[in-house]
Amino acid sequence: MARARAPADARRRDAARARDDAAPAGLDDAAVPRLRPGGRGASGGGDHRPALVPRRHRRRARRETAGGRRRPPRAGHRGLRARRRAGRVAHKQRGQPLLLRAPRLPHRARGGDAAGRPARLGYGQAAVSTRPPKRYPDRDEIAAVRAEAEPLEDGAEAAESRRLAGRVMARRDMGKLVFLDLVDRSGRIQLLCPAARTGEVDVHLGDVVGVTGKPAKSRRGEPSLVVDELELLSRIRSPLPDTFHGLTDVEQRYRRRYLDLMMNEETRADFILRSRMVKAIRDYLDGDGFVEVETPALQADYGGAFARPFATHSNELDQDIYLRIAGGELYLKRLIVGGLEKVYEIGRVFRNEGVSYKHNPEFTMLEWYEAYADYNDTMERFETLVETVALEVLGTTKVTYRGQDIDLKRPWRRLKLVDALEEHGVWSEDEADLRAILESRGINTTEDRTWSQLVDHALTNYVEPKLVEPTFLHDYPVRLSPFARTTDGDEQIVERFEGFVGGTELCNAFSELNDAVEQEARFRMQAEEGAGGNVEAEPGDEDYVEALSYGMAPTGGLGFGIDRLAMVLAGKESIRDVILFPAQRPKS
RNA sequence: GGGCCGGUAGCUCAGCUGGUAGAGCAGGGGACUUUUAAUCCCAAGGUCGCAGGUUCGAGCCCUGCCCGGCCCA
Repeated sequence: MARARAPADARRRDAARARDDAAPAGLDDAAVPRLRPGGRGASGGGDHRPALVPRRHRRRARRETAGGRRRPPRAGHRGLRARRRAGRVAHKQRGQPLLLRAPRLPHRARGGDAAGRPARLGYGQAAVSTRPPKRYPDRDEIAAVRAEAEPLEDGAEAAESRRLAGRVMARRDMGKLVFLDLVDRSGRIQLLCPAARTGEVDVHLGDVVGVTGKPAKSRRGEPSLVVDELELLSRIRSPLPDTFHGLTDVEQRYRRRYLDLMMNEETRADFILRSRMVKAIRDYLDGDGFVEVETPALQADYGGAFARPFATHSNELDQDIYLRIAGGELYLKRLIVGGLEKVYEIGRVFRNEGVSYKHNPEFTMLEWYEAYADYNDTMERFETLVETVALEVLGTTKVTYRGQDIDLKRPWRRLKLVDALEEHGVWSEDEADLRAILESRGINTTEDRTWSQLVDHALTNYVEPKLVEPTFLHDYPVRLSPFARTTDGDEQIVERFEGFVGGTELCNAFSELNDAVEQEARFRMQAEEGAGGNVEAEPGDEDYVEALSYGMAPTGGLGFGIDRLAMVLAGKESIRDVILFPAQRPKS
């Protein structure tokens, strides 16, 4: 199949048509904002394309395929084997560390030719004439300067100078006039560089530069900065990913998050949102008199959840120790015994288990304990916290999560666990009964050794997915909850609740058991659960019982998954989209 | 752990029934003072994830493995 060279006149026609196509569309596009509104993109989850208009792209793509424009055969065809060999050499060089590769310029490369033009250079190897500055003080935010330029007349220029710094993300070179798009954390603005003022604009896509100039509007009405002085602050040495499509390969987005953040504004917005969320949580708790504390992440024993731990070894103690698999529950309650009254901890928790859209081996938990409060107070505090935080970071309580529109506004629905199970016809106090019910619905219960596990299984299968609107599921069977106080009316039920949004569990809380004697009895009950085959059973803790024996105020306590709330607020379906560096296998 | 899908140039993607790997963007050289995915000309760029196998011939078919995604457990 020989490739024919397209007739020259046909190619010229193509080129002319391309120009005609581009011109009117360009006018339309001038009105398209470069920035998405802060927060979530209108396109919804999963789409990481920049907010640009693909119309022209499509048109051009169509022309390309229909026109059948092909690369003409090379004049000096080197032959396949020679090219393969050349490729292999190039690959080897690419494989070397940048530091070794970059300085190896051919001698000519530094000099350039007699006319002063730089010689042929490899990627990012263009000579940098001076050592770049170590600081760039007194810069303004791009968003602020953009706002300043916005009200100007087309073609007008403001009187006062501004300083901006950021990364160059687009270049449109007219020869004596160069347009650059400069991006910082606050936004994007067009730079207008007249050669008369700035000299030759030796700037590549991806370079970090600092500029001084005056806010202005281009003739076409684009808010800009007319540059008087441009300084290169950092030269890019590796090529930027596709500036239109960004970096879309999910694996690459996680492995090289810096590129994801650089190219995808939505990613930047998501992680700034997470940071503001955590700050809003702290502000709320601090403002209500809580004390932030830290408790051990290295523990001689692990508990508080059913999970495999990461094990390590203390040389000093000559003893195996574990990274915690849950928040510092029993430590924090010791602090209540000690009189700190209101404490919280935001900390990393580790589970030696698999990765999924809602699991990462390390994640972040918040636990708080509040003396003189019960689980009703805690419910109120949690719904207030979530509402407050949502308003603070999103400006609204309405979110879209997993394709569902949800309002986080308080008060949340309260639903008794038993009622919820009965509603779905999966409730019985008798183990054999419950097992039969579940089996009759096709659920495999062979892994469930105890009644508690059957209840849990029924919950996850039938109740939780239905809890889309924010809901507190409350009043759990005592056997599921070794640290919660029983209700006044029924000794078999404890004052415990879990909060759900969009079918996802956000938190777990109780009126804390504060009686040493009863706590001891509960530990014995758990030992029976364990003997019955429930690996989730809580191991006893004599020291904790001793702490309680000094008397603990009645206390409401709660633990919740920070990452999960970040997912809800950012509208992300995968926990990996709210963790900057999610767990990845090393790519050998 | 099982099933399905994917891995081709730095990035985004084509690649037909097995027959010499090809586009756009980025990068190099050149033209251009109002562009905005600027445009135009020229040249360059490949370990087709890895290892085997089948075949005259494999990016494409087969086997195993690695990495990722989705679904299930």
